[in-house]
Amino acid sequence: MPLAHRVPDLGALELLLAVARLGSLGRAARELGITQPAASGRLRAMERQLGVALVERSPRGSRLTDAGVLVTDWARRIVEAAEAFDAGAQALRGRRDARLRVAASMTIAEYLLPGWLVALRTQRPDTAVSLLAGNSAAVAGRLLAGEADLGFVEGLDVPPGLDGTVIGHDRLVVVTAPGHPWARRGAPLPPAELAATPLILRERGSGTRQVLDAALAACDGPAPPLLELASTTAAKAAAVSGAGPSVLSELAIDEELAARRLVEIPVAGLPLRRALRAVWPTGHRPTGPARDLLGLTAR
Amino acid sequence: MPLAHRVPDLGALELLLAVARLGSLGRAARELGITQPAASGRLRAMERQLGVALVERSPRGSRLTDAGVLVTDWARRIVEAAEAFDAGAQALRGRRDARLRVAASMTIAEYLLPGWLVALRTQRPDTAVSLLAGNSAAVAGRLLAGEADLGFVEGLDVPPGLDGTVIGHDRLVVVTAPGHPWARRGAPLPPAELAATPLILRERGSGTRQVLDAALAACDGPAPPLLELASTTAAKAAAVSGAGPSVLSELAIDEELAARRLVEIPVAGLPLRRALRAVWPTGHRPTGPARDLLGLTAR
DNA sequence: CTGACTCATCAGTCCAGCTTATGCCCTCAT
DNA sequence: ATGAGGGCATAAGCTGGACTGATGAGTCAG
Repeated sequence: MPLAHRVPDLGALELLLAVARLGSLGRAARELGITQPAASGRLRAMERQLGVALVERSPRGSRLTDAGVLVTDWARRIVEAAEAFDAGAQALRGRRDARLRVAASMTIAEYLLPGWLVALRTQRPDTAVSLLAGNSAAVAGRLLAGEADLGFVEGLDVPPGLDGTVIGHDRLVVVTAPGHPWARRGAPLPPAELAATPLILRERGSGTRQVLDAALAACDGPAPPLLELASTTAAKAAAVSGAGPSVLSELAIDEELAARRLVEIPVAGLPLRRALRAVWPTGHRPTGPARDLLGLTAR
Repeated sequence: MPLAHRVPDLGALELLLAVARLGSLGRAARELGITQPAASGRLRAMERQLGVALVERSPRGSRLTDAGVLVTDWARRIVEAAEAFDAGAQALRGRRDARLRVAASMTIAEYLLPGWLVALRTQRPDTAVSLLAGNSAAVAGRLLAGEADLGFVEGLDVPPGLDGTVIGHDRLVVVTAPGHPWARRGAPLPPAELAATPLILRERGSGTRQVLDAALAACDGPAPPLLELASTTAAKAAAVSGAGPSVLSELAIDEELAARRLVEIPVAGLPLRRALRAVWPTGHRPTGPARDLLGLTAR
């Protein structure tokens, strides 16, 4: 049952990627700061665990087998997620010598920022980043109090006292489990039907909820929620389990859509896009690392 | 330097998710098959490693802190990638008692199948799946030889002797590193300019390459490649490093686009969509687990 | 033939994480 | 009030997995 016993640990996965990239156990071992026998043993243990040969060893080096190519790509997904975790965690530590302090809304902090921080680290490895996550008002407060250098918010407008630039868009998507009747409709859903149906929603006050309320106000607002949950993930889980339709950021559900655990329900002509903005106190254009981070997100 | 020392191992991440879900260290420990002190120690070690308190302990249970919510969501990404890895690896083992044998093209096997297999396992936990990855011809061969029950191919047509159904679409996307001149263009790229520019491509014979060759044939085919690489990942890495423009499946690059390691270059009116199809030998409609798997992918 | 690579094997050390046993705190029912 | 029960922390002891370091075998170039 526990996943950890069936999946190699992160060190082994990194080793596999290094072998794939460098073509040699020894070189991979050196790069990871372990000895060659350790790498040999570890790789062998991983192959035994998976029951598949991953690399062909030869006196001139090692190459991936066919299965190895596949496994390596799956492993890369895990390692990339781990890099994002690491980037986020480092930022969260909020070290005293922090030079770049970022404040971001929940959705951006969860799904976008870790990737940006990974990219920033390749440009400026020494920059220590600290991260605070909250709603738009909290982000604005931090910026105005001088406690953050750069903010990210999603929403319809720029909070007063701040300047900003649009760095992208986020679309709210109506989703259901694949078995739901809406998943079999031929035609797009009329907004009025969406507005009349009880949905699985985030709690009032979240950015997602605000946008939906505004968009459905013309059709007598959303109906009383079927469930009102405190986190995006909880709402996602409820929708996947078939509890009912939900409206979520497309950033949060790409994997569920790809795996068909959720399906998107088209809705006729409803403005469910919202801008993602980088923001800063009026007049204080970002400089230094904040400017670099901004450069990674907008162009 | 090694990532594994800065990111908690999978067991710890699973524990964190269980605590978040169940609201108690003891219950989480029981679910994972360890004792409560082990869970307590492990969680404490993780908090020490990250330098952040993740859960608030009280005599009535444990709740996530603000930082804990964020960390839990990043952890979930890792665990989901690990689940996909596990599903793929189990299929790869090709156990003797396998009941569902799947043959799939590389792109589908890498990026989509693991997710589907995770979903299938919730429906049919006992089904053992085996997986073979190859090009379209290899998939067709396996099916016609009775060595596979269900196939997945990407491409322009259905191989002879097979029936199939379209389960989705894949778009080929022109991408560059953010610093490339094309990334600053205002207008979409004319197809002729794309056709005249040396690109980073997969080797001839890959499905990706076939579609691109066909689409650019009208403009005198693609120019001789800048680099010709054996795997999608290698091409991706070359593009990210700024070696030049590349054309890749959108399935392979969503994370690079989100993190702005790559940017998409719009191209004016070029048919770079290709169908993803489930296929089976003519007359042998899928039944049993194959039918279930098909149900998860198409609707 | 020698040196420079590759990888595998063996023996020995060490530590991370587990279990068991215990204690404290809080709440709730008797 | 008092005990039962659930929550968590700490301490002591064990064990297995993973590392190092030394060594040997195979391949290739000079």
